[in-house]
Amino acid sequence: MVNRVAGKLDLDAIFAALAHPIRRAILEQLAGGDATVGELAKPHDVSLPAISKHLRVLEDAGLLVVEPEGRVHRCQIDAAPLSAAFGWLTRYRVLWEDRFDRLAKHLEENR
Amino acid sequence: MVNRVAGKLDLDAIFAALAHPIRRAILEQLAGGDATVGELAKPHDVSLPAISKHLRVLEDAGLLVVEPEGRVHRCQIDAAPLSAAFGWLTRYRVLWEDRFDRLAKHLEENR
DNA sequence: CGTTCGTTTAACCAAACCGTTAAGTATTCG
DNA sequence: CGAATACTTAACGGTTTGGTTAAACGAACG
Repeated sequence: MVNRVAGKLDLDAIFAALAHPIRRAILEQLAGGDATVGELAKPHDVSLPAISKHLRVLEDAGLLVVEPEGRVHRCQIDAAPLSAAFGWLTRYRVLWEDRFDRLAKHLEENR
Repeated sequence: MVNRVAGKLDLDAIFAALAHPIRRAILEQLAGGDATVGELAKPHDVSLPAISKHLRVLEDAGLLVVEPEGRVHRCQIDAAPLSAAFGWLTRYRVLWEDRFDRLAKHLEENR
């Protein structure tokens, strides 16, 4: 039900979109509320066209929705596709929690 | 301490490593137990050098540990870096879960 | 109207990605 | 020893990524 909206469920595009620090920062900013392209560009030391391309990547991954309002383009996060990435990672959670368990046991035994 | 080998936990490298289906399949196979390079290559219709490169990407992301045993290279998953990706995604979980899910979880945790 | 503002598109470039084939390096076996 | 096995490295090529500057576009403003 959660993923019904997401549509494609393309893990390649989602993980690739998350692999760039500027794009992750954009998502973090959008998590705090909608923003215009200019507002999203301000924190970063790259040109506006560069930001425009990053936004396109996020949009293609389904993580971003853009609606023009006059001459401003208002950007909104769509976190739904992230649930697919989250779900994929969840299957490995036991593998790294096992490390924590062993660490906890080790600390327990040696305190 | 979890990332003792990687030194720096690099979300860029981790997400980029997960952005290719062959590399995700390799991790899935390794989740079922250690394997040699040849065993990891078998399911995929690409050359052995291609697999070798994918393994290098996973190794650089800290997700793979390789130890030579004679002429075979035994590969082992290290899922610890995945916890960083998981942690990043977790901050967005509330955005894709609807309010009923959140309510249910809240009730579950507090009963 | 012309100009400014917000943003995208076009054209270009260097670097990285992803695959290939051919050659090289160890290790094991007959 | 020599040959086979298990890989890696080298060299190449097409495509993608991530950035730039310059130009174009539509909306708002004087």
